[in-house]
Amino acid sequence: MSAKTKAATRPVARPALSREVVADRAVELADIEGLEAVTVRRLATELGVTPMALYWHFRTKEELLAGLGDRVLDSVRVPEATGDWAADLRTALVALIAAMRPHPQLADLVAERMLQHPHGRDLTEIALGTLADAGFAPAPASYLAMLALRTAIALVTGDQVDDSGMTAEEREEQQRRKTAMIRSLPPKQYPALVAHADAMTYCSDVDMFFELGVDHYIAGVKGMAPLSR
Amino acid sequence: MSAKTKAATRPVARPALSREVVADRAVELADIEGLEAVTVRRLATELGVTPMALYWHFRTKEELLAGLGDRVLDSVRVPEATGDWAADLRTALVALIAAMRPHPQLADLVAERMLQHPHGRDLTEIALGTLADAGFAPAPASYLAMLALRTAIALVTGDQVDDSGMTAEEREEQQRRKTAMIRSLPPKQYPALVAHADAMTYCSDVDMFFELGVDHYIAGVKGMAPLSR
DNA sequence: ACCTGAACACCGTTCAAGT
DNA sequence: ACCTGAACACCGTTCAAGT
Repeated sequence: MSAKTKAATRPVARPALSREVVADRAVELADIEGLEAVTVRRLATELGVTPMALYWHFRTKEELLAGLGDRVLDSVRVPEATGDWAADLRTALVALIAAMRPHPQLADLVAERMLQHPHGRDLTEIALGTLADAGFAPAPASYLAMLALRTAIALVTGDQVDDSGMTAEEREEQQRRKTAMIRSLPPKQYPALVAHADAMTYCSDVDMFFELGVDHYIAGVKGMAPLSR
Repeated sequence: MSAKTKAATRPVARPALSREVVADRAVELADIEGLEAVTVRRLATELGVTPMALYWHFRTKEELLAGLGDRVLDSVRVPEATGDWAADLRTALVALIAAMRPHPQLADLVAERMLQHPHGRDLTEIALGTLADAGFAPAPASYLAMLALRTAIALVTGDQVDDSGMTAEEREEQQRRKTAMIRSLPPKQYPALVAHADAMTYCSDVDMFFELGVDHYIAGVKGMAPLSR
């Protein structure tokens, strides 16, 4: 509209490509339309650039996806230690979940970057340290640390298997079909399932769901801890 | 070789396509080369047939993948109930893990077919029933049942993020690099992590790993159960 | 009923070339 | 240093046609 055709180096249209700019746009795309929408070509047009331009900043698509996982880990706020192993283990798990929660589509990518990223290493250090404090030997401690990671993924992934790129009506419609399907089962054969038709479909309180997941994890660790008494 | 050019309806070469034959070949392919090797075109050549031939038996690739999940659930041996809720919950989880274990690549597909498949419904019924017996309200019972499913996935998936289509040497090489990377971290900053370098990389006893996962899940449920005293 | 053939709109990626 | 253009070998899928 204005007369400035040769304004500042970069107008608003294209904000100078970089690893971060590309990764952020990809995260946005994944959040809105799902991870399968994140293709090299789609991302390029989204950024107003040729597909090959992205290959200057990332060697392969795999490296790009790793960048998405890193972007989530960047947002982790690593908690301070208090000395109470159970409490510290819990807050570490909560911190991971908090970071992953806005980006459920990227959960699996985060898992793969855990030991490559400073924040991921910090959380792992806390997990292994607290588990060692609880009396676990190296092998079970490692297993339980990995299980914490998978628990976080399970929780943020939720049961909404893939509601990405789905309107509110479509999701409702899908939920209605699910309850209807469960309710139509023979009650003699599936009494509990039929009775839980609503609970299995609608997550009434998401925060409670997350808390329950964390509680369960910690309770399980406490129940197995050699030094829990 | 023999003179029979018009022998039986189908020689050995092509064993008459069907949903099951296609699905089984796809499962085989996924086990050996990974799920990403399962493409319509690759599967078709594998079966000595045109890509479009598969579309007679499956409407879309999505339906084909669902078929793979079903194939795994077919192999589930649904356990009998004993009346002891904790024991029954455990054997149900163990049964699911046993079926998924030979096909780690298909774990996520199994999750999506859980309520569509008779065996999946049976296991879910057991989980919800035992959790209700333990005193859990519908919402937490549903959450914990879902968590059991995700626990099974976490365990069979393991830490071998993707060792599909990988020779033994390649895997060893990768593991060596992983321990080396962890050990090269500053021990002041990551004492526990460095100390667990081996345990985090090599899974010395896979069975113990699975047992620990199941133990943890059950311990967590017991720790939270309203009726557990 | 079951499968083929040609075509379409997509992928990730290489390689040589532009500025 | 950063990006374009053309090309290659792959995808899933539609649609009309063969037997």
